[in-house]
Amino acid sequence: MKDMDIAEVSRRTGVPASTLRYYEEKGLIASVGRRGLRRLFDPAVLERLALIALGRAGGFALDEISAMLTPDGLPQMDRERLAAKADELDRTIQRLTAIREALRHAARCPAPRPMECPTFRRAVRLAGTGRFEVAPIGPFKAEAVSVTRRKRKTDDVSLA
Amino acid sequence: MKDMDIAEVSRRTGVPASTLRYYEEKGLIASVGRRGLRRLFDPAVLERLALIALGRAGGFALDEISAMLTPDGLPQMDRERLAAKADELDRTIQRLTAIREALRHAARCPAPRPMECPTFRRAVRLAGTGRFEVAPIGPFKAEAVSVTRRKRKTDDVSLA
DNA sequence: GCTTGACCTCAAGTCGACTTGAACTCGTAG
DNA sequence: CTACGAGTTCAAGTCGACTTGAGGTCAAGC
Repeated sequence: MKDMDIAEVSRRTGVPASTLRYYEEKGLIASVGRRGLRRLFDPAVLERLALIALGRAGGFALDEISAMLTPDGLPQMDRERLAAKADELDRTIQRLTAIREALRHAARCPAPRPMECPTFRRAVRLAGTGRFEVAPIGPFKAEAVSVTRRKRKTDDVSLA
Repeated sequence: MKDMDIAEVSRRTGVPASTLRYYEEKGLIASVGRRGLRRLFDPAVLERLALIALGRAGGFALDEISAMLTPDGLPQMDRERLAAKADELDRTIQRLTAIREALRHAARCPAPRPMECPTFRRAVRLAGTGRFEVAPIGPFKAEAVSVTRRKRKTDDVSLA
């Protein structure tokens, strides 16, 4: 396969050209040259972008991702660090699992105030926000995994 | 317990005063009055803040959270919507689990390039980023949560 | 040779969730 | 009665990950 221009990379990965330029600027990907002004990319960039997407989906920052990616392969990062990342993710998963249970329970439980329900309280406790302590968790965003649902919202949300 | 001033709420929840004002401005919490200029909060605000923290920890936006919280209790939100949120979280968990596995495997696998390893590829596939399609997942941040160490191994809940 | 249109650069804008800073107001201790 | 310091307001700044817009370039088709 021959080198691709930015439009093709974009088409094949779904990543907008503007994002690809941004990634290049940040050093996450590299173009192999130019034809005139236009960037040329090696097909290998597709794989790299998949890895980047994986990291993003895992909630890692671009800087962290570039720290785990060598110029071409994956883990120049030592195994310890990778394992640490996995553990980090694991804790997140635990937390989210507890919250999911809290939500499910809240959807089902008849208690007038959720905090009066022991099951709910337990879930809250497990959620790791401490008893009533608020753990500074940082900006998550469990955004629509359903990619196609990002249509632009102006009309929706009739919030009470 | 008598009404608290902003400093006490802050102290007892760990939420900075600036954030409390911000939350009030956004309508997530309310003060019950003023003494001079100073806000007074009902102790119930602590519980509400715990719920808000729970939502934040679950990756929900403040707007979403306020949509699920009635002026005082929890779910004015219909059960369907709560269940939908739980499902959303569930998909996130699936994805993160796959990524965790990919990471763990990468830390262990001897393959020179991870994409050559079938196990890794499988994990990537499960991560839901499509084949090589990049799902725009949005800014996560699996930040250090380790506020309170979890002694109880949160055994529960079979995640696939 | 000229137009076209995809691509380029660089600066600025956006979004969410807060934080920070300047200028001001009070209740209270001395 | 005055000073102090905790609280207040409002505007602006920050951070990460991009997007948008204005204005410029260039390979290719007519």
